[in-house]
Order: sequence, then C-alpha cells, then structure tokens
Amino acid sequence: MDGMPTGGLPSAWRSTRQRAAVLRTLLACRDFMSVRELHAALAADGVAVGLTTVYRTLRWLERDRRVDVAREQSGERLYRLRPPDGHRHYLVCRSCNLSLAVEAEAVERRADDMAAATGFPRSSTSSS
Amino acid sequence: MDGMPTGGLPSAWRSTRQRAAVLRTLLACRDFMSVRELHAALAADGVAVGLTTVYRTLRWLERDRRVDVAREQSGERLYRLRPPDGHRHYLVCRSCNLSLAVEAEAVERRADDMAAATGFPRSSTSSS
DNA sequence: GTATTTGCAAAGTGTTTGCAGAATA
DNA sequence: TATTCTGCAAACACTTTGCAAATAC
Repeated sequence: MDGMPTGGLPSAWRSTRQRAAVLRTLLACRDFMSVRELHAALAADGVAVGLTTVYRTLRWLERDRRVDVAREQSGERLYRLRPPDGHRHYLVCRSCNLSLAVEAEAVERRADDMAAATGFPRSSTSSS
Repeated sequence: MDGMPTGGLPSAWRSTRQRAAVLRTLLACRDFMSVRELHAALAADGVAVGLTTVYRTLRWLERDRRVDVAREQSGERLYRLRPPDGHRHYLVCRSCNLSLAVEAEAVERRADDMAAATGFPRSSTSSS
C-alpha cells in the first residue's frame, strides 16, 4: 500500500491553472523565495492566485518532497523547487538567501564522524 | 564608545525579581527551551512573571549576545544561555533539540574554505 | 521622586482552516 | 455529475507594542 504511482499522497492531484503557475514560478526562480514573494511574482505575471492556494500548493509540494524548505530569521518559510538530481546539502546565506550546493558525501561523512565521536543520535531524515 | 561597562546597551539595566528568575531558569536548563516552556518553568517555580516580560527579557539577552537562539520547525524561537567560553557552533537535533558543541575553528575554517572556493559572501555575523 | 519595568489587552506577523461557489475529470 | 479546488474571511499561534500601575534606584 505504498508502491503505487501516486506514492503516499492523499488521492487525486488535479492539474489546475493555479498549480501550474506556482510550479512555473518556482522553476523560474532557482533560489529560495517566500510565500509572499511567490504570490507577488504570480500577480506580476498577471496570474491571479489566492494566497491560500499558494500556501496549500506549497504544502502539497513539501509533503511530496518536491520542494526544499528553509527558514528565514523571522521564522518565515522559504521554498525552492528541489533539484531533480537527488539528495543534496546547501549553505544558505541568512541575509540574501543565496544558496550553495555542497558535496553531499562530504557533509554526511562529517556529520557521521561527529555523531559517532559524540554519540549524537542521527536519524535518516535530514533535510538541510 | 564600546568599551564601557554597559557595553552597547540602551541605558540602564535594573535588576528585578523577574529578570533574575528568567536568568536562573535559563541557567538551570542547559538546553534550548521555548518561551512558553520558560514561562511555564517560572510558574512551576512559584514565580509569577508575565509572558510579555519573558519575551522582553529574552530580547534584551539576545541583543546583548547572552543567549543563543535556535528555531523550532514551527518557527518558534528557542533560547539558551550562551556558555561563557566564547564563540561556538552547534549541531542541534531537530526532533529532540539536543545541542552539541563542535570545535568552532573547524567549522569556520571549512566555511571559509567553501566560501573562498565559490565566492560565497561571508559576513562576520554568523550565529549558528 | 523620577525613570524604568511590569503586565494586561490589543495589534501585528505568518500560516491554517471553514465553507460556498467555481472548475476539473 | 460528482469530486476536487479555489479563495475570501475568520481563526490560529507566536511575538510585539500601548499604556497605566507598580517597582527600583
């Protein structure tokens, strides 16, 4: 009950103009962007999408692991379409949100080293 | 204009029962704690302190660099009295908030290496 | 006695939810 | 046509602010 094409998703996933627009905007902007920025970009593109819909779409994408989520200093969420090349780690600038991919293996090896050296419990789900 | 006993603080810093209680609670709990937890701990200790005062005291402490600030998944702020032995970096478990100090030099050297190798702009104020 | 601090209530964020109407399959 | 989606308004959690009473110096 988990290997279906839909994955573990609720049920259907209808394609609508709004969702397509959200995905298109995320694809166009390679960096992390806040929900408000995304909403503004959609408006600037002439696509009227409710803020609620943007939030909901991002929540679906997050749940579906199709976006990476970062956290602004203020606590605001930042989203970015996850690159399709698999599991990665990033350095994210806290002031300008520039994100920088770093070699995944090196990060994880170091994390494992430090964890092993100190008994820090590592679970498998690390998203940054 | 920075070497005065008051540091760069606004003006006075009166010692009150409430502020002492907040500091005492932070000192007793070595781990990160939310404002609400701190407030509850104070109440459990029989010290009635307004939530507003807790927030304000923590903001002073944050501004004074006397606490470290972390961010819960929900966006909630977590505070911990900063150990007096200077600038440090930590690994923080996202589920249990266990924090683990790591050698500051190693972290910063690696950050500088990566920054230099990629042109990532490093400012001087990094708090984690 | 004066300036600061406290704490309630209210306002301010960013985010989520309820529900009637619109759109999709 | 039946189900899902949209979006407004309201609710929500966390945090900050206004202001009168209490407190520290």
